[in-house]
Amino acid sequence: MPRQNVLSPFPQSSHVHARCLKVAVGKAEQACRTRGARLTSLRRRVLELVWRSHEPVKAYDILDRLRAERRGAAPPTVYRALDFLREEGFVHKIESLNAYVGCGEPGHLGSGQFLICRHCGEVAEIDDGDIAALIADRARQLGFASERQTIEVDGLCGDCRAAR
Amino acid sequence: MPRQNVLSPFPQSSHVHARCLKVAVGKAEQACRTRGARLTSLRRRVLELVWRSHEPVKAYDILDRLRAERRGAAPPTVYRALDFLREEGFVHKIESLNAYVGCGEPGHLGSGQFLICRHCGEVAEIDDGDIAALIADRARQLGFASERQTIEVDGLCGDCRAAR
DNA sequence: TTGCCAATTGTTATAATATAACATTTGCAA
DNA sequence: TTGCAAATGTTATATTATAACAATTGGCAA
Ligand SMILES: [Zn+2]
Ligand SMILES: [Zn+2]
Ligand SMILES: [Zn+2]
Ligand SMILES: [Zn+2]
Repeated sequence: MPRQNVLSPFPQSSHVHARCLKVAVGKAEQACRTRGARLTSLRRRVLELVWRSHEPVKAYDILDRLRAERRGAAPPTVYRALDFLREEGFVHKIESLNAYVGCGEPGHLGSGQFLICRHCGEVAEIDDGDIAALIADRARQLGFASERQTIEVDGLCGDCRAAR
Repeated sequence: MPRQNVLSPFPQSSHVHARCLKVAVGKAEQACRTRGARLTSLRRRVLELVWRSHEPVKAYDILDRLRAERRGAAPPTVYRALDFLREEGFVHKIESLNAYVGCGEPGHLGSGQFLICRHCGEVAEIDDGDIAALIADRARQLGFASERQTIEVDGLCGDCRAAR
């Protein structure tokens, strides 16, 4: 039986996204309380901007929106907030896109595996223990000790496949 | 039984790297003859520079070396050559490093899985069908059709682990 | 409370990575 | 041999990210 955990599914097109955002921010607040980390208003705002949709967001798009709200926002403003959010596990970087996406299970350690739809641009995150274990196992056969895995899968999500 | 194919192993520290380079260029030449692609002197030279070692190489490091040999080398010179070499499957990009590494089995379609040693910086490439199949399978359970997989594993290679 | 310290944020500048756009040259073939 | 497409040259600019130092904030010990 697969140890598959869907952290962020591909959402229904009809879904109420405001709920996604609210849940994500709420979980981040809770995690910060538990850990003694500080979810400042800037960091919370950047987290909200990452969660504007289920598509990965570019750092400079976040910056553009921040600038409309805060005088003096600059690249370090955004990158430092993203650094914090990534360290806490609230946000992940999609390396193949140089873009950032919210984590549906904030604070679970390590990142999972990302499914990236090349048509609609949305991303789902899963955390499949079998995948991680198989990769670590095969690496170990070569004497390699796996510490961090970057797994990004490009393809077509169910909705986009059906719409063909 | 695992369908594991080691495309580029972690080399012995004592190995004769000139041979790696020669083999890689030779295979690329052969593949180009077969396909009717043109391995021009510029493209060949960039391939050699990527193969200076088993560590991923930055585009601008290649550019610096090219400039010492060719007047007028500029970023597009390097990026266009890298585009060609990647399309032909002679070189892969390591997304998590923004760097490029030679493929040990030039022309095998698609890229495999990369093991990146955080200590010595060297990279091994494997092409494990079980890993690819498991990921495609788990994605499909969510309705997602996998087309391309980016798999980069950070950790410690055998030599570096032993040297601790 | 007050003043101190570390964390956070502001600010300016620059580094690092990559592409656009158009001109010129090259290699091949009709 | 001349005409065309591919390759390369050239200049400029876009995109992504970090360095370095100053100012502010927020909690906490005296
Ligand atoms: Zn949503
Ligand atoms: Zn889609
Ligand atoms: Zn070698
Ligand atoms: Zn190593």
